Order: sequence, then C-alpha cells, then structure tokens
Amino acid sequence: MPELPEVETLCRQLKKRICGKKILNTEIFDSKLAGIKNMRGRSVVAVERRGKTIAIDLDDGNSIIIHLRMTGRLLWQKISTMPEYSRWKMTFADGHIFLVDPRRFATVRILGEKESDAGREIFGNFELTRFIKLHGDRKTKIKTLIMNQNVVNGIGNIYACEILYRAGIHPERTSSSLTAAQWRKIFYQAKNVLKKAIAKRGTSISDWRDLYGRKGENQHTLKVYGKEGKPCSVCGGTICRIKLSGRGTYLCPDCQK
DNA sequence: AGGTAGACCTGGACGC
DNA sequence: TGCGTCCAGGTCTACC
Repeated sequence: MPELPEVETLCRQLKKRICGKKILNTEIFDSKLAGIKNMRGRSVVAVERRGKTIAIDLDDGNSIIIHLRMTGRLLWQKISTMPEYSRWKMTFADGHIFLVDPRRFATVRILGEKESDAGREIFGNFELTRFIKLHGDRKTKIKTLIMNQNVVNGIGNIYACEILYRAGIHPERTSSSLTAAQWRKIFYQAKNVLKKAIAKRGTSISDWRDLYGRKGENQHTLKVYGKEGKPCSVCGGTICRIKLSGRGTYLCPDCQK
C-alpha cells in the first residue's frame, strides 16, 4: 500500500500526535509479531520517515521501525476498542495507536542504530550526477530500477507508473538507453509527483487511510495507474496495462517512448 | 547481472 | 448462494 507520500503523511501526523509523549504500554495481537519488546515507559523524541519506513525514536536511543508493506495502516483512537485486523498497539495517556493489517505483511522492529540513507532519499542529499554514474549503464528496465529501494527510496508501483507517464518514458526502457535529458525529466517528475501526492495526503485506491482513518485525495489526480482502456489525457490514445517484473504496469504507448 | 516465479497472507471483485 | 480465479500499495529468496 503505502509508498513515500503515504508514509510521509503518517509521519507528519504522528510527529504532532506523539512527540514528547510517554508510551504507557505496547501490546501484540498477532503471533507473527511475537518478540517485539514492550516499550512501556519510554518517551518519543522524534518521528522520521526513511524511505517507506517509519522510525519512532525513543529516549533510550532505540527506535521503533515500522514497515507497512501492502495493507498496513496506523490508526489513532481515543478509545481502546480494537479495530478489525489489529496486530499491535501503543498506548499513550490520551489514546492508542493501532497497527491494522489484514494481510499481516507489516513488520515492527526495535533498532538501536540508525541506518544511513546513503544518498538514496529523493528529498534528501540525492544527486542526479552521482545516480547516473552508479546506475546509468545498467541493463535493468527503468521502472524496475526506480522501484528498487536499494537504488532510490520511496517509489512504489503507483508512483513509478505516474512518474514515467509524465516523463514520457516507456517503463521497459533500459537505464543504459536513457539520455541525460531523459534522466533529468524522470527525477524532475519523481519529485513533482511525490510532492503533489504528499500535499493530497496520499493515494487511497482501496485500503490506504491516514492516522485518523481519512482517505487521501491523490487518487483523483492519477493519469495512468488503474486506467486501462481509458483515454490518455495528452494524446487521447488508449492507456494499456502490461506486466513488468510481475507487477501490473500502466502506460500510454503513444506518449511513452 | 537481470529476469522471474513463488512465498509471505487475506479480502474483494468478477465470472459462471 | 457458492465456488473458482485473479488481483492487490512490498520485499525477499531461489533459481534460470
């Protein structure tokens, strides 16, 4: 489910909600998550997004690292009534944060050390020239490359489709076939598309909800994702769906070369 | 090195 | 109604 804009939305809301607050208790409801230490008594000193992961930094130097994978959600509630599919919760003096996740893929870890982002954060110390030096000669298809979290952080299937559509690049082009101008277009659009999605509080195709259970608004601005058979907003041609590395991929074959 | 299928899980949509 | 099939925002591993 959540890609960078959705995780960023949650992190901003969490920051306001729990920074400086003490965790009164944590509870596990899913045996797959057995082993998460109880963080009772620790205070939250910071909340940050690292790629698609949420890091909740605590006053003892540890961090709670949450990855929502496909259907994970964090939900704030004043009351302790468990929402359906609850897997874990943190309790604060004024309410609870539930990890809700029907498919049970989401992970929670406690880590003592911060991992470096190694220049992979698109809104961090990302440099295009360095990127091209590292990945510009590869034979990987461009969509697969920008979705690889070891290469750039935060881009998933929906936004990869939208970025490449706006950049006019076919998702099956290889890295090594792209010109410098095309690389610039891709990363200009990556920032552009992600920034706009953050402003709309994410894309709610089906499951995604923010910390307060509200849908995002970015689904209304999608141009290709999920639009198979619909007309292209630029040329009027037909949006098609192909499979690329096992993932449904949407594009306009006339605009994307 | 890169592609791909399968695994991890469950629910929803759709066809018959 | 019920069953079967396919699909899903992510990532990891095994194998060609």
